[in-house]
Amino acid sequence: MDAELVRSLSPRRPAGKREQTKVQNRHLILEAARRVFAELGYGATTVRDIIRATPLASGTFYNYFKSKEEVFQAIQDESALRIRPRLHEERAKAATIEEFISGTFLTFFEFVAEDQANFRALRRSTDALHVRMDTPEIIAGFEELRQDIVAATEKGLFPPVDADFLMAAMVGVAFEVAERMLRRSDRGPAEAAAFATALFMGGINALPAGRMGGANGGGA
Amino acid sequence: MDAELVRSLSPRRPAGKREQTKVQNRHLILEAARRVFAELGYGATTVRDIIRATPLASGTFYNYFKSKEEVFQAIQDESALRIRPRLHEERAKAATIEEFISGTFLTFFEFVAEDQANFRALRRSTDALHVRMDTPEIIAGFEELRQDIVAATEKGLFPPVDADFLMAAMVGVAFEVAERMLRRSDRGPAEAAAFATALFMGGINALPAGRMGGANGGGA
DNA sequence: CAGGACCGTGACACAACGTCAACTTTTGCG
DNA sequence: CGCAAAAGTTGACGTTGTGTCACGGTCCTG
Repeated sequence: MDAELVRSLSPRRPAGKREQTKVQNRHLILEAARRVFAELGYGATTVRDIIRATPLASGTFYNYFKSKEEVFQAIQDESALRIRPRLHEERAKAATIEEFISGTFLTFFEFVAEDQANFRALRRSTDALHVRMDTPEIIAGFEELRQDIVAATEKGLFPPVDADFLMAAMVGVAFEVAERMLRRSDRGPAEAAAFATALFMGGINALPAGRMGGANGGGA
Repeated sequence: MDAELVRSLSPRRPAGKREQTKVQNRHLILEAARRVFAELGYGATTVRDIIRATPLASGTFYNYFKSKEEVFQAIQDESALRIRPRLHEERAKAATIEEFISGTFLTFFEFVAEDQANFRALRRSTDALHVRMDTPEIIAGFEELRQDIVAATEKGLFPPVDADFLMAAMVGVAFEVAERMLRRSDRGPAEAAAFATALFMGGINALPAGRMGGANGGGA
């Protein structure tokens, strides 16, 4: 009786054992999946590979996820869930277009740099192939950006742009430049954000002067 | 003897029967794959599904491709092979930055609109997931863009920009805006290209005024 | 402490994978 | 033209992955 009372009143659950293992199992699976995806690549990984990297039985896996796609989604969503509020907040407090833009890009690129392990490993697949997957949570993040643009426009911050296309452009630049940034040692989040911000603020002619080539001298 | 002589001299092969069916089988597989990918989505498709959509035996499939990934690659590469020269030519004859930029985007968006069947179906997977895959031929296209930017810079056309990041930014905008364009009925290649060009020429403030929201009033 | 709810377990039936020995068709050559 | 070697196709097969479910153990509730 006391136990129940305490549990219901306490803000942080002492957690029944049942619930505890549920959280733990989910975590075990996601951790294992991260390792396996990183090692084999997303495409080559099978549900069985993930299960084997876990102390659990195959049936248990299916109590938590329907497929490897769902596991992948969950991993991506975890990242998206961590960064989405930061991005939104950054834009909410922006007083100028430039703050809106640079805040968004800098936050994103810094996150990517920290989160490199997830971001990069999960995008590397077999061979030279590169797979990108937009999960519901990520799509929600895009939609939030669009709405933030609309809101900024209504506040008179932005000119009356096509919010849908502008959102798409920002998303495209963010992901593609982030990827390049990770492959280069001579450019970090600050430089990437400066580049993207200058592009959106004034176009090509406003871009900071940079080395003309890329970092990769070799390659095909 | 005559046969051999004719074959070796003639520029267009009368084609041995062997070689003929080889081309045909490859085509059969790719056509079947296009249909199956479009119907089931890339992720859900199995090699067996593709084979079943073909009059061939399973062993034959493996004479042509190692996996569904390779089939997918071949399909993508076919598209890339069609558009790459057009893009390069467009940029080669550009006398100003604006021609370079708008030529690239307009050509790309027009291609996407024509090629919609391939472009869209192949990117739709199960549920709301969206998969993008960069094949060697596509990567080569990116590299070509980078080199064209370097060349344009050396001709004094471009300011001394970071060609690597600029290439990434253009690629990101191209793909992401293309995707949006396809989902909207109120914007075609011309509008999409105008948008992207204005963005790169002068940043947000130079963008054409557009409806602020997107086309999709509903959604999540 | 008992009974029930909950959930982990691994064996199972089924489907997909990639291979290979046997077979068929084409080609090169006398 | 005919024949032997080369090339290519076929589908059955062993193997591996898939998703389910009846069983059994553990935790919760009263």
